[in-house]
Amino acid sequence: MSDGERKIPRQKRAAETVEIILEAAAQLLERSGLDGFTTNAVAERAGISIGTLYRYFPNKRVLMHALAERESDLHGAEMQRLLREGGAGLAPDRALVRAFVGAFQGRARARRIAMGIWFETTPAEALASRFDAVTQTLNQTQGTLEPISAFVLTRAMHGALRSAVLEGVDFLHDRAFEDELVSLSRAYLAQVRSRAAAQVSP
Amino acid sequence: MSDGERKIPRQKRAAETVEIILEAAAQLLERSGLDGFTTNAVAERAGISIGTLYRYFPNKRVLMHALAERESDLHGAEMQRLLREGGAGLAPDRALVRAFVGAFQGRARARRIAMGIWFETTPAEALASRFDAVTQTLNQTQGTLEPISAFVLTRAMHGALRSAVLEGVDFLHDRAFEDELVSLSRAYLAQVRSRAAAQVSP
Amino acid sequence: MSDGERKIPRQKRAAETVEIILEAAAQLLERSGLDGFTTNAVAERAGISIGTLYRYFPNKRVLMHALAERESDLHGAEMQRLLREGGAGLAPDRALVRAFVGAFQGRARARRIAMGIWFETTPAEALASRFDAVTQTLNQTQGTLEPISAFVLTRAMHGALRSAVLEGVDFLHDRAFEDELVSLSRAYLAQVRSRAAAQVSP
Amino acid sequence: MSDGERKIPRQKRAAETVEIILEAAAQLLERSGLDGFTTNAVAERAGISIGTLYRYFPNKRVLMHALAERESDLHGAEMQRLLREGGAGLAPDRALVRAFVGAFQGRARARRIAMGIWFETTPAEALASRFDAVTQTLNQTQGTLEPISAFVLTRAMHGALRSAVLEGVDFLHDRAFEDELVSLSRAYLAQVRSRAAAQVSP
DNA sequence: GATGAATGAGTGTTCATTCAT
DNA sequence: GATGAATGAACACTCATTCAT
Repeated sequence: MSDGERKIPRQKRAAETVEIILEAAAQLLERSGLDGFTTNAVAERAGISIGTLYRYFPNKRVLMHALAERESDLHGAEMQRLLREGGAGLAPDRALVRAFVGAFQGRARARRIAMGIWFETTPAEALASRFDAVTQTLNQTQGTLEPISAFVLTRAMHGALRSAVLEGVDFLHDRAFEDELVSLSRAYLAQVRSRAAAQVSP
Repeated sequence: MSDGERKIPRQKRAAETVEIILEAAAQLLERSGLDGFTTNAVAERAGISIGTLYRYFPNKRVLMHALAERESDLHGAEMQRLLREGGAGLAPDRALVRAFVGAFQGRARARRIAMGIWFETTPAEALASRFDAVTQTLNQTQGTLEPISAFVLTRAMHGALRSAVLEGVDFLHDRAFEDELVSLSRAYLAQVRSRAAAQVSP
Repeated sequence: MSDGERKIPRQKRAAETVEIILEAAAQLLERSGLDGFTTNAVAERAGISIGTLYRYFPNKRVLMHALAERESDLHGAEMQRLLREGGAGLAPDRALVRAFVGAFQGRARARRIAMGIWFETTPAEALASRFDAVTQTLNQTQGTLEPISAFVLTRAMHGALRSAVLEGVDFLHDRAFEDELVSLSRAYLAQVRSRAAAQVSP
Repeated sequence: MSDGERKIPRQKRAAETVEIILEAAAQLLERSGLDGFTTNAVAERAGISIGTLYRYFPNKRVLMHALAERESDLHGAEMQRLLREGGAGLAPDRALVRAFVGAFQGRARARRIAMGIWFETTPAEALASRFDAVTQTLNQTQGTLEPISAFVLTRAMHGALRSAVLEGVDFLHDRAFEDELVSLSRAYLAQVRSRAAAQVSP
């Protein structure tokens, strides 16, 4: 009756279970869409009982939010890694573009739906925080930017990439596309830096 | 008093009913979110019977799609109008920015959710067509752009604006924000035009 | 404005409309089964408005009953005709068999379903009256039979034929089958007539 | 106290639940007709939740079919029992008649409606198989019959009894009626056996 | 007398959630 | 701590029926 060795990995076990559930949920979303995405189906695919699922997620909404967080495009952690790893030997702006592209890869359908859930689930104020890591990197490498400028740059690039993914363009991984995004970034930053450029026509 | 004129009012009536239903749906989405968005609730708010709703929309999915289309950010027609009206006396790029801003006004929550539905509902290929009008205007005013350049510019600006709306930033209607977007557009276009700018660091 | 000639065929017109409706209903039953059998669908197929249908049948139940009556296997009138026409030059019992077979032809599915409706719709006592014409003919040709004997003979033959139709046997129109039924009838009648045959083992 | 014995009660439990549901369905059919026969009503009368009902029957159609099977006149098992038990000390043909009569007892309305459902639900080919047990018994006791003869005899007797039940005749359980049916059977079999009887008039 | 748009009660069915084992 | 049978509120959708035109 000694279950001594069962007690140690308690937390690790729990984390693994959560991971299994979320992975099952993501797969289900990818394959069957939002219609097949029921708590019972998730539990079954995860190979656990529905009761166990409810031990880890108090209700479906929480599960969906966790999934959206995970599948949504820019996790702080993942993004940080990409910025760090990608930066080795690359110009900072190109590293940024690559990081963005990397953040958008794989599981398109699940991502698309997760994005929808995310919009429904996440309060407006929280949406901004997803760009914090990028803005920090920008500020460190490009000199401190006006908040509005940082906002425009990050969201513009994010938007171009997001659209490329969601519209399923074929040039997503082309060098030409990457170049174009780097161009956008550089042109804008150059403009911003020379504040003389602030005279815009009516 | 011949009934020749009966058919026209009849169609007008139908169009009005559709409009009433969609308006009710949008209001419901805005106030109660996706949870309160049931066909019965929509009918009730629209002041019609559920049966009548089903005369105009064969199932909920179609209703949702129509709503997403309507509430989604860029209707061809609405956008055209903004481009035309906004263009009077403005530089084309600024007119474009204003058109985008205009397209994003009001009913933030409904819009947010509708966008989610849109992503789930709309095939990837169809997403691109929403930018056709804008791309046309760009090509007419800026000289013909490479497809990738046009793509990057339209989606970048769209992305910046979309984020501004969804994140609920307070500078959405500030002149400074508009200027920043115009800057982005001009800087990028200038860069694109001088194809010497194609040398980008590794 | 003289609709003088419209008034004359009033009743004939009505009867025709009823006929058109019932025919449409039967066709619908045959092709789409009970699921597709809605009052609106019947009206559409009949080429009249739903309102008009309700002028002739106060509700669906009545329509169904009328249809069941019509499509059910043994109309008095139709049966009479078959007995009369079929009888020319045939032995009475064979004429009877042929009349039964004739009564079972065509529109199997509609008939099958109509039979179901009939059972639900018709009070038990009324079921018997469908055999009155046959029993009369039997009594006229075979000498008066005991009520129970007449009952057994008519229902037995009816049952054998009904099953042949409903089970879709391939020998339905074979001479061998007809002979077998005639045999049944003759053997039984012979037995009945010689009331000595009434000694049956325990 | 090992849980080895848990699985058997579980299956027994399930079988009991199915039985409870079908019984409730039959009662409902008997009392309220097809109109009152809704899945929710069945569940309520069965004393279970609607969700549980759907655990055992995936949709209403399946439930109806199962009920029709059960309430329909000749279950293989029930019939077999009647043939075996009834046979003790009785002539085979009389045992057969008694078996038929027994198979038709009780719950007339439910039976009538179930029969309708059966006709709509059951493919023609499947209808025949219900007579297999009877045909076997016939072949064992009467010498092998021609298929058509076996068909005619079984369906004729079945038809006479079915009508007696559905028409609610008062002589259903009279000895005279039973005798008449036995007469029918004997007369026909005698005729069949003496193949000389094959000469039938035109 | 015909029309058919509108009605809304009612139906089958799903699925998030609970809790006894 | 896991299980999964049971629950039942809630939903999408149908269709018999009405009645203003």
